[in-house]
This record gives sequence, structure tokens and C-alpha cells, in this order.
Amino acid sequence: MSAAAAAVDLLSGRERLDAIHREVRRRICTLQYAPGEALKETALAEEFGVSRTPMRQVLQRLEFEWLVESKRGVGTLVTRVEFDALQEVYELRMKLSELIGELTPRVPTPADVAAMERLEARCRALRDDLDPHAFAALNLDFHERLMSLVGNAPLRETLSRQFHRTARIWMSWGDAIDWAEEVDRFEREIGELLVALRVQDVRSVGYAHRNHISMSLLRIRRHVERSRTGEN
Amino acid sequence: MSAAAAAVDLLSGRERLDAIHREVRRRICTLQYAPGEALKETALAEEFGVSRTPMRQVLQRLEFEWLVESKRGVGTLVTRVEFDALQEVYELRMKLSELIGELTPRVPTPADVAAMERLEARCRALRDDLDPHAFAALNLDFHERLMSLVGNAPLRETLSRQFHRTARIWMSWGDAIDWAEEVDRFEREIGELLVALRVQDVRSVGYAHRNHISMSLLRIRRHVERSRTGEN
DNA sequence: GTTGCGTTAGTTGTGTACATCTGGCCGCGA
DNA sequence: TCGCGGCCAGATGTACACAACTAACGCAAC
Repeated sequence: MSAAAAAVDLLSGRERLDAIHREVRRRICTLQYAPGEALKETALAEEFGVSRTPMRQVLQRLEFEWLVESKRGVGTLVTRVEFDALQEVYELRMKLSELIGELTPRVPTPADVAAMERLEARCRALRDDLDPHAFAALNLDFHERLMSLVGNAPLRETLSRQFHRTARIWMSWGDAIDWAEEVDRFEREIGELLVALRVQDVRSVGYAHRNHISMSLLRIRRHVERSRTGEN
Repeated sequence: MSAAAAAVDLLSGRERLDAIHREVRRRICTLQYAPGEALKETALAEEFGVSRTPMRQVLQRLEFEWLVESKRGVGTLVTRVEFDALQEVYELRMKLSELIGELTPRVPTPADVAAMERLEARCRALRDDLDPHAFAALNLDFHERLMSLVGNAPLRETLSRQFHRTARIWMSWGDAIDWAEEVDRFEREIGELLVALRVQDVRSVGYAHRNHISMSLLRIRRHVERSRTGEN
């Protein structure tokens, strides 16, 4: 068992499986596990100090979330991020984000504002110290904060599911991405959301988030088209 | 192994698990398994001719869909349908239904119209021969047909997930429901959808479906409030 | 050099024994 | 008669051995 997995060893039953699931999902979404990479049940089980049986439960759950794909005799492959499939996810995420403020959201508290301000500070710190993994981690934490405002549980679950499916798309470009610009845009999104949060206008939070998803999609599409014409 | 499960015995691997999953889900949604009932892994595994291991995979999948809940030492309980939780699902389903025609739907074909007309005929036949189980089965088939029009795969998956979660609510009322009226309403919904289908207007299909979900929610709410005041 | 095939190491899928826990039953005592 | 507490049948959770399958490697024939 590894040191990183020692923390989850204290937990038992369902909580332990949830912790392992979150950890593996985080590794996938931060590209610690590369797309196409084969995860081995035995190795993961040993690392987390469990047998293959519960480990397989976790991987099956990740398969439902479209993050891995088990192939008999081969391994459990981390899914590749393909723009054509993810475009549909983006379109759905845009529509779902509008619903954040429409379906009985939770009223923002000063604690929410403070937490978002901390995220803003972390984002600012990234401008001078670029680190794709740290950027991805910030993105995940930001998402979790945003989700805490969603009062409708099924909507929250659906949003999270679709978010994690697309979370890796930024990381998969390698050096073709202008990180400074991305960090800048992200900081601006957090800033916009803070304005809406301070006046407790969750509807505007949802719309602002939708706009940023929309702009992300446009940038991704431009990038894909450029690289495709470049190949031809 | 039972006779009903002999059909799935020919399949192998993932297809077999999918078939078992659909069958158990159908039994839950048609109230063949009552809410609160304890399903036993061993009994189900024996019936479907598999061991506990793959049977547990199916049940875990049903747990993700909120249709069952595994409790150690007790059994795998079919979840109860509680209005307060399902109200959120209904609100999300209404919004999602509007998206059916907005997110690149498939263009309806004459085959779609014909299939929907067959469903209409089945519904008409139910008026004279009331059978809650047959009504539920019709509802499931209708849903599947409707979903075939949804071009956006993540939306289709989300809609199905939330539909199955609420599919049992009609059945759980027992004799308090006016079946003739429900069948009548359902036939009218199919009729409205047919009008839109014939002119290939999927957007109207989505909106009509949303309206019927909305009216369903109102009727359910009235029913719940009436029964609650009756209890006090 | 290239193509084809048999072998094999290694992976996921399945079956099964055992560990752990739960809820009800039974019996004892007040 | 009621209440409490230990016992136990039976359920899910876990570990592990084995089956089934895949891809790559080596070798032989052309």
C-alpha cells in the first residue's frame, strides 16, 4: 500500500470506496493518468490496500462516468478525449448551467463568497507559477464550490457527471495552449461569479458560468479546426 | 435458472449483464418488485443463471440509478418513491424535455410515426382492459421511442436516468388513482406527439412532453396534499 | 526480408469460500 | 405480562483461485 492511500485506509465500507473513487477520478481529470493509459486492477488494488473486488467496483463506477473503459484481456483504459463526442456534452452543460439559478438554488452565504475569494487568490498565484496540474486541481475545486450552490440534487449530480467528462480537455493539448491566457480567463470568470455571489444572485452565477462554457467551446472548436487543417 | 431468464443465457459478457439489468429495472418500474422489498443477490443470481459476482454488478448499477439500495446484512432494498425527493426530479425532467428538440434532434421518419401509432393503439386497447402492469410497460416502451429521437447522447442518457427514477410513481398509489382517466390522458399525450411527429417538429414534441410532465406533477402534488391533510 | 502462426505472459471476467454485520427469535428474569 | 439480552439464520462485503481472452513476441517457412 502506498503512502498516498494510507489516509483512506482508516475509512471503512462505502466511505472507503468513495474516497478511492474520488482519488482515481482526480488522477484522471488532472491527467496524472494519461488518456489511453491502461490501469491495472491488481496494481491499483495493492496501492489502495484493498483486494481486486472492491477496486473493480470503483472502476466500474468510473466506467459509468465515461472516464475509463474495461477491455477483457487488455486492461482498464483511460478514455481518450475526442472533441466530436465532447461537443455534445458541452452543449448540454451550457443548458444545464442556466438551470443552476432557476431550480431552487441555495442562498449564498458570506462563507461562499470567502471560499470563492480564496479560489480567486489561488488562481492569481498561478499566473506567476504556471503548473497544469495545479490549474486542473483548481478547476476541480472551483467546480465543487459551484455545485454547493445547486439546490436541486439531480441537477447537481448531472452537472458533476458531465463536468468530469470534459474536465481533461484543457490538459490534453500539451504545449499548444497559451496557459497564461487560460489562467487569465479563469480568473475573470471567478471574478464575475464573485460579483453575482456578493449580491446573492445565483441566477446570474449560472448564466455567467454558461457564458464561459460557451466561450470555452468556441475556443476549443477553433483550436481543433486549426489543428485539423494543419494536418491535411 | 428460470424460464424467463433463459433468453439472456445465450448472450455473453457485457450484453448479458445489460439484458439482466434491463429486466430487473423493468420489474422494478412495473412494481413487480414492490418498493421496500428486499432483493436477494443469491436468489436473483440463481434465477438468471449467473454467480453472485456479475449479479452484484447489475445491482450496483441499479443503485447508481437510485432504484435499489444495498444494506449490509439486510438485503438490496427497492427504494421507496417519496414525493419530496421526486419533485426535484420532475422539475429537472421538465427542463430537460425542452432540450429534446433544441439539441440537434434526429429527424423523425415515417417509421417513427408508425411506431408511435402502434403505441397509441396499445393505449386505446388499455381503456377497455385496465391493467396497471400493462400501463407501466406501455409507459416504458413509449419512453424508449421518445428517446430514440434525442440526438444528443448525454441528454438522452440523463433523460432516461431521471425518467426511470420517477416511473413508478403512478403505480404506487394503488386504488387511489383513476386509471381510466390516466389512460385517457396518456392517449391524448401520444396524440399530441403524433401531430408534431408527422410534421417532423421535434421541438414541439419536447414541449408537449414537458407540458404533460408539468400536469403530471400538479396532479401528483394535489394527490399528495389531499392524502396528507386526510391523515392529519 | 517478410509474412504467418504458435506460444506465452498478463489482463479482465467469473465463481466461490469466508468475514462481517443485521434483525428477529427465544428464553430468562422482574 | 413485559422487557432485555444473547443467539443465530441469513444477508451483503471481501478476498482469492481459476477461466477466458488479448496482444506481443519469437521462430520458422517462403
